Amino acid sequence: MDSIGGSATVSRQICHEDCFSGQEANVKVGEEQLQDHGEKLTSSKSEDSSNNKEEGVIESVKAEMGQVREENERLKKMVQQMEKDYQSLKFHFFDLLGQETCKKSEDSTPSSDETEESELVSLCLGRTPSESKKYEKGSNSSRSSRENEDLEAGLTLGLDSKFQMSTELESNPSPENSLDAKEDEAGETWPPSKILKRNIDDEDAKQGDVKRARVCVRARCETPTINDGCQWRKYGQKIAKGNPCPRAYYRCTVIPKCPVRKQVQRCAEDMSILITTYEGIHNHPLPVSATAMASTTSAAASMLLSGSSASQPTLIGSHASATQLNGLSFNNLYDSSTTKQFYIANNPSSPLCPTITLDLTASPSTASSATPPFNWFSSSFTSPSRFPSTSLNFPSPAVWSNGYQNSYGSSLSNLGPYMEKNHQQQALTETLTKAIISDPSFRTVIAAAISSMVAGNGSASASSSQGNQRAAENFGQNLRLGEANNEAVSTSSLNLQNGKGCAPSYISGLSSSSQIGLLQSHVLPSCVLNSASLAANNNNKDQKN
DNA sequence: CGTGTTTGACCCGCGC
DNA sequence: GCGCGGGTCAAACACG
Repeated sequence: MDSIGGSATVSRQICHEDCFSGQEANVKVGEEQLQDHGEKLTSSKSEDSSNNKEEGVIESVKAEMGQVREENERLKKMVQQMEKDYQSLKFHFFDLLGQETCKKSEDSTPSSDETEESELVSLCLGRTPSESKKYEKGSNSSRSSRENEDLEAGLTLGLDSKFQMSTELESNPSPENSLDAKEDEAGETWPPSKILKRNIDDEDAKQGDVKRARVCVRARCETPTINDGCQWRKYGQKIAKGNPCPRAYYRCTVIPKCPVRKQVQRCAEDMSILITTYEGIHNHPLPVSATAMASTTSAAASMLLSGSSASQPTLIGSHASATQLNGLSFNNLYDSSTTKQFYIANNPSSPLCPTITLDLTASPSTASSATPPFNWFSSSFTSPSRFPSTSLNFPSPAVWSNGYQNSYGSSLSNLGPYMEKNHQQQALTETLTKAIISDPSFRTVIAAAISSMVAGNGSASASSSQGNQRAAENFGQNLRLGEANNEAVSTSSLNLQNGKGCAPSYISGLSSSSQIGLLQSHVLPSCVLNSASLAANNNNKDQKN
């Protein structure tokens, strides 16, 4: 009877679609066991037919069996009904999505208030600032309709996360960002406000007067370019003022009209540092190996957005870290014994076009700040600067990029920038984040689970670079390390560079489990972030380097 | 021959 | 208006 009750219990579970078949199986198993039980009872009856008392028991058991059978039938029907409801809801959901898309494409009027926009911005990655601009200015465009669509979807992801600038951000350009200014003067970053208006790709043309954000990745890399998993074609090279090293211009060639471009330049002061700046949203499915950088830059972009919300420092808590760092990916492809830092800064030459710098070159010593977790933003947000230079140190290279790929049903691969992230996932993110923050044991469990997954799958990365397996293993190690010791965040085990080039694609070898993806994209950042520290002051130091 | 790179010319925005 | 600097174009070239 226990088994029957067990199956009934399982049948009552309301879970994912995958559960339904299992539930039905349980129901069937329960019935079989029920029959076996009845046969045994019948045989026992034949053996001892003289015992009337037992007969009574048997009768009662039979009656009970009948009831249980009815219950089983009822539960089976419930399961079937639930399955139908699920399918119906699923279709309805996608139908609504489709309707919403059509509706928004017709109604591109920027009726949404700025508060709403800001809210949406904070939840979405990979947005083009131009679209935000359109909201503000009330211009109509097909892009804005797509933007709305993206907003519905909740998340877009570009290799170089273009994203909307918040109104606040655009209306209050900071002329005071000295750090980025220095970089610009040195020609180390990609300042190009001018490029914005020169981008005449089909998509960009639709975007009109584009003010877009970029993500600049500083990494120690011996190879000419970072192997970010995408396919690039060099279309130009320039000697930038202040930097003897030529600046190379690359264009994504995965599909002919992909608007994504990147600039690659060596740091003038440290030739080992490669500065790669991404711009644009892929309008095609990304190779799995490319999702790493996509996530990284998206996360960086989201960080920039968080920086734009400086007036709301309370955002920068667990919630913000979970939401805005969603999918954050700091890959071990670069210099590894380092911490990862973000510089969130506007470009003085282009106040409306902020650039976030993901600095993967900082020395470990600079990261050993005693700054408590979740305090990274404190100094930067108290800065008078509109776009204060902000750094984030991350103790371990996370491999959450696949989280996008996996947790969202490969929507990244299928939809590219139009990746979907629903509110449930956001809620899940917050919930998990809170749980992680509040419960160290939970962190431990998550860390152990993921590290074991990563380590277990590292060898499967046939399509990735040589360091992938090692990266995965290191990741797992460092996840644990970060869990165990918040300060020992930068270790030699993070070093993936090993002189063989910079390839984040090791992520591609990870498990395709959606659970892993969720953990990678939502949980891991929180895990690591919680053990991370921020040395805001180091930021300036690194920027000057 | 197809694909990718090189490189000088050109365009454009910005500052003076 | 002019010059400067950054970004892009496209012909020439290299390579497999």
